This record gives sequence, structure tokens and C-alpha cells, in this order.
Amino acid sequence: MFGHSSRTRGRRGADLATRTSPKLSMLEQFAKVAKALGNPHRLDLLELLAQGERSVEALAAASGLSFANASQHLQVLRRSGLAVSRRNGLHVLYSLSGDDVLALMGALRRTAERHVEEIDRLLRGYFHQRDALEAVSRDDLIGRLTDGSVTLLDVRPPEEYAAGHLPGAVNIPLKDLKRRLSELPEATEVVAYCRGPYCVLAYEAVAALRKCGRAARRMEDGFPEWRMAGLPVETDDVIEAATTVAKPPSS
Amino acid sequence: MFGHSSRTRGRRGADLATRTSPKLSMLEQFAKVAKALGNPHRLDLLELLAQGERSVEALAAASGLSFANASQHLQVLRRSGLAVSRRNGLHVLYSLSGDDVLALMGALRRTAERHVEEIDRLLRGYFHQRDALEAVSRDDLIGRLTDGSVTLLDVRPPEEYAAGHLPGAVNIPLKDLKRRLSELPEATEVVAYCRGPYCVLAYEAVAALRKCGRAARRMEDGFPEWRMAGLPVETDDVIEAATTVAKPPSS
DNA sequence: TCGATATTCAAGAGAGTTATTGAATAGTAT
DNA sequence: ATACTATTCAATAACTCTCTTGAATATCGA
Repeated sequence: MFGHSSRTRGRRGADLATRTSPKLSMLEQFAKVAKALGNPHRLDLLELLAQGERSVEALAAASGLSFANASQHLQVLRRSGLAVSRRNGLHVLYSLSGDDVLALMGALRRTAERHVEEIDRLLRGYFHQRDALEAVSRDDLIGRLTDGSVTLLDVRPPEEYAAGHLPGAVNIPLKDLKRRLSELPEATEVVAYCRGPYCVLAYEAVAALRKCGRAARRMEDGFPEWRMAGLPVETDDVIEAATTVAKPPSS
Repeated sequence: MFGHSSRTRGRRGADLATRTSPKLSMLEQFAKVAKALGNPHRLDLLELLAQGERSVEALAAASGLSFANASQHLQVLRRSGLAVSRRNGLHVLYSLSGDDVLALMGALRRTAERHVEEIDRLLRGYFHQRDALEAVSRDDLIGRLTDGSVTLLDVRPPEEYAAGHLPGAVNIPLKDLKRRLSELPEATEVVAYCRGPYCVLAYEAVAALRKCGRAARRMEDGFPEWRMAGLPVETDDVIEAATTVAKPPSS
């Protein structure tokens, strides 16, 4: 078929595909999206974008990438259709292009979890007390919230909390946790959540709380998964990066 | 593998690298899986693998790749956990590592469909009569099958048909369709299916049938989606290492 | 207009990916 | 064993990706 005719040196990639088969052209488009996902920094940026719309500057700082580098990665995400951007004054604000991107990231995570054995090693190595840090599922949490037997703790940075958080959650960023421990009632168990299933913030918050003698567990998912499940979300007026966040009044 | 992270942290502060290090390691694993998806030939191979277990030789022939090249791509898929292989005599048989891989491919396709505008262009360009080739959904098809008002046509190659097909489907590969047209009853509508939503075989079969004055439509999905939905599947028992040379059944 | 700021662009070094070729390995049959 | 086959490995050349640097562009406020 097509491969044998192209055996004559050179001419690969888009040319080959467009010349030979409509299907390969389609697959090339799919591959472009997959390629955009195929870099850890871009996956990190996508998780940050899943918390809400943010400027290049904020994303570069949060991901630890240089400014130009973050910009280039974000452009890859935009060109692949995974993210979109809009200009707001001096800032360019990036966000995910839709909830299907979250679904795709979830599918990627599940497959990687199930098939890449090194992930198990990493989980045991880095998230060392993982067995002790048993997660609370979304459904469990909903039940526990209605009967008031838990305090819900959001350990993300304030700007991410402001862009959207679980109803009734208290926001104490990880680094302030020890100092502000008194803000959490001692009687009830604390359930902490952060950006997503493999965000370390919640793990470390739970570890820190237990060290202080508190009962604490981590929620299985992060904020984006909660929002995507159609569950209620609370929003504060945006602090940084003045954007027009159209939202229906709640609470 | 982890070479770059320790070298470049001079200016942005070491805490970022340290804080996100376990997470970046996780993301690196996820990225490895995404990278494996990020090549059109490998996506093509994955779709072939979704039809059933097959030898490197058969996969190379079906995808049009050279032998060594197909082998290398398949090894990438195996290393990323998307595919598994087992030895059977002279042949090494590859297959998908699980149904979650199909789910991942589906999520990738949906995101690409929704966000990559070039795909629309391709659909209009190559699958030119697309509006006329309106698809039958799985549920519709199930209804139509039970009341006997359709003939179900599998246009994939015989070895893929043998590895699994929809109950009651007639197998006529695309290239034999004109010659074997008489095997299809004239009275009932024909519904054709093939490897998946963007496999061209069914599109072309429907176009060919209509040219001959038959009523024909294409099923929305292919065989793998049908099987993954838990719907009944028929298998011809004889295949194991199906290659171009038909071996007589020995067991 | 100007200067200040946020982002993008351009160019280049270094690492990684791809397809090809030919050689090496692992199984099977004689 | 020996010949044979299917697959993998190794080496190579062309190409792509990533990150850095410094310059260019766009927007805002004075």
C-alpha cells in the first residue's frame, strides 16, 4: 500500500500522510493532540489551567518554567486545541478549551496508572504514607458534608481558590497551614483537596495535620473533577488578573 | 531521563523543582503514554490491534510499514503499556493491554474532533459525500436487526472478521464488494461497519453500494466500540496467528 | 508622543524521534 | 546440528522538540 511506495528516502510526516490516505491525515490530527499531551510540563500547565483562567506570567511562576518557555508550551497547547487564550489588557489569559480536555486527561491518567508499573514505584516512594492517607471519595464526602461531620480544606493558592472552590471549603495554602492551624476546628475530621488526583498539596497537608494530632484525610479528586461532575461550585471575585468572570450569584 | 531538571534551576528557585518533583515524575509517566499515542502510524497500529491479536508481520502488512519499523513502533506501544505481546511459535502476537486503551483513544478522538478545526476540513474534503453517508447509531442498529429489516455487512479483511465480528454480519472485504454484490439481498438496506469511526472502509463500501443502486448506510462505530460496549460478539475459532498464508487448522 | 510591562518571535545548541539498512537472535522443521 | 523464518537489535541520517537568549510587538498610562 502506501509504505512501500515511500521507501525511497526522505519525505515523511505530513506529506506522506496527506498524499496517501485520508485516514492517516485524520490520525495525524489526533496525533497532534496526543503530542501536545506528551510533555510533563504541558501536563502540569494543563492541570493549572484546569483550576481556572490564568495569565502566562502566573502560569510560568506556578509551573517553575521560564517565561518564554511557558509561553511556547502554552502556544503548543493552543495550537493543538487543548487550550484557548484571550487578551485582557496587558495580559493574555489561557484556559482549557472545554471539559472534554479534562476527560481526556482523566483517561490518560487511568491508562497510565493501570499499565505503567513504574507509577506504583513512584507512589510508594514519594507518597510514602500512602496507605495511611486513604482518600475520601466524592460521594462519601457529599454525605459527610451534609451531616456536618467534616471540615473541608482547600490547600491551593488563594488565586486558584478564588477562581472556584467546593462550597464551604476553608482556604489555607499549604505553607500557611501550621501557622493557621487554629482556624480549623479540633473536633471534626478535616478533608483536604487540591488540584487533582496527583497534586501533592493535599497529601502533604494531610501528613502535616496528622503530625499535629488532627484527624485528616484527602479527597480522592481535585477541584476540576468536582466541577466536571456537575457538582456545585463557589466562586469569589477574582483577585489577581482582573477578568470579567460572569457567574450566577450563589450561596 | 531526568537529566534536565537539576541543571536549569538556578534562577527560578530550587523550591519549585523540589516541591513538584514527585509530581513531575508522575507527569513524566503520563507523558510517556501520551507520547506513544503521538504518532499517526502508532494510532493506526492501535486501531488494528483493537480488532484483535495479530503478528508483527500481519500488522506491518496491514499498516504499510516496513517490518523493522512496525516492530519498533510496536515496542514503543509495549513499553508505554498500551500494548502487550506474547510469543506463539515463530510469531510474536501483539494486542491491546486493556479496554481502557480504547477509552483513551475515544477520548482523544472526541477532543481532536471538537477542537481541531482542520479535521472538519478533512472530513469535508476526503469523505466528500459525508452528509449523504449518514450513520446508523448502535442503538438504532440493534432495533433494526431484531426486526430483520437490515443486512449487516463487515467490510474488514477476513482475518479481522474471524477474530471477532457483530452477530449475523456478512463479511465481504471492500475490494471484493463489486464482484460479490449478489451475496447481499436486494430488498433490505445494508448497514456497513469496519474498524472504527474513522476507518474509511465503511464509507467507501456505502459509496460503492449506492452506486450500484443499493440502499446502504454506515454504522457509526466500528467493531471495537461495539465489543467494548459489552454487546454480543461472534468469533470464528480458527485464527490464532493469522497471516497471508492460510494454515490448515491442526488442533 | 514616550516609557513600562506582558507576551511573542527568532535563532541556535543539544537531545530525542523516525525510517532505513543490514546483522543478530530465537524459535521451528528437517 | 543445519537451514529457515519471524522478530529484534544496532547504526545511521534526517528531522523534530526543548530550552535559552535577546530582540520585537502589543497594550496601557502619563
